[in-house]
Amino acid sequence: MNDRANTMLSTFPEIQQAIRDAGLRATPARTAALRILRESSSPLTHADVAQSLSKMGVDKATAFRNLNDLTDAGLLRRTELGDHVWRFEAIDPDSQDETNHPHFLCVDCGSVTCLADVQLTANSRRKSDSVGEVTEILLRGHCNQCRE
Amino acid sequence: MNDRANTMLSTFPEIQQAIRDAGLRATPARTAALRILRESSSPLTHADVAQSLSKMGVDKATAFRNLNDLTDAGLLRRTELGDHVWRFEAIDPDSQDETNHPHFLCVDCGSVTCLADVQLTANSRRKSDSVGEVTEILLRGHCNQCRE
DNA sequence: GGATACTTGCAATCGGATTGCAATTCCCTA
DNA sequence: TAGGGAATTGCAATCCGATTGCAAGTATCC
Repeated sequence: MNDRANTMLSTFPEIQQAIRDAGLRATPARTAALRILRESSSPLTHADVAQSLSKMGVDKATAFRNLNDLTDAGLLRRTELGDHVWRFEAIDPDSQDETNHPHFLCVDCGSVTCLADVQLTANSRRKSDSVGEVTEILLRGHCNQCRE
Repeated sequence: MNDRANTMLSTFPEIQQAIRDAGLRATPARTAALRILRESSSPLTHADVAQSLSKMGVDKATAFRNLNDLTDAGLLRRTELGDHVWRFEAIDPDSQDETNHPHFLCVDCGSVTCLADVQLTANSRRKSDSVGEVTEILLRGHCNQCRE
């Protein structure tokens, strides 16, 4: 399903250091947000993260600000997978040059799957290159769970 | 750029009939909305259509309702291309069985291009099929105009 | 340890989308 | 082709996720 989970498991000090290296203060709310996303096997919504953080008393506005800050700092990636909701996922610090991997969004249940080895045919790549530089591929459809 | 524009050019009576056939009343606002989208070479946003219609005195709420009604009736397709905005495009009545074609969204300028002949490699298709049934492909990146 | 700039919490605000309701319009039928 | 009933519209109010201002709180650097 996902081959990136667990590759980013980091200790608390490592997470704090990553945040400091990115030029931000390692506050509890930020550290927790980044940890949640590094431990998740798929992108989480704004609301998902805010709800987790609210359990430890973090305000929704703070959660939103931190997600945006961490994104601007290059620690997270923010994407919109077609259901009008922002999702965030941690960027693997061990493979900075890794290009964005494709995602699959189930339009029925909203679940998201990260895909590693999906690419276009050479011919398709040529066609799309004539339009512009493709940086992201998104597939949508019905996941196996939702196909009864 | 786009090979679907102009293939759907319809006369006013044809558009009205299409709306009636779909089980809706052919009001001026609906007829105009469908005509605008059938004449457009790329998907238009909620706001685009609402603005066009407002010039003829149609309320924004009516425009939104009609876009949703026409979508539910199967005359339009509603997609979210990653910039948090709904877009609508007319479904070609002459090729009902045509699967959704891929889109390219420029993340810089927001322009959308319809792509006809883009597909995944056989291997990629196999991988994505193991996750679910893919019904839509979306590419994002920087269009040629925006690459300086 | 203390100063300072960054963060947070809270409440207010924002803007796109949606909804309730009365007035209007479309369409079917007689 | 006129009339009735249901669908549709306009307007204003509302909803809801996201954002912002500001004072209080806190992480970091010295």
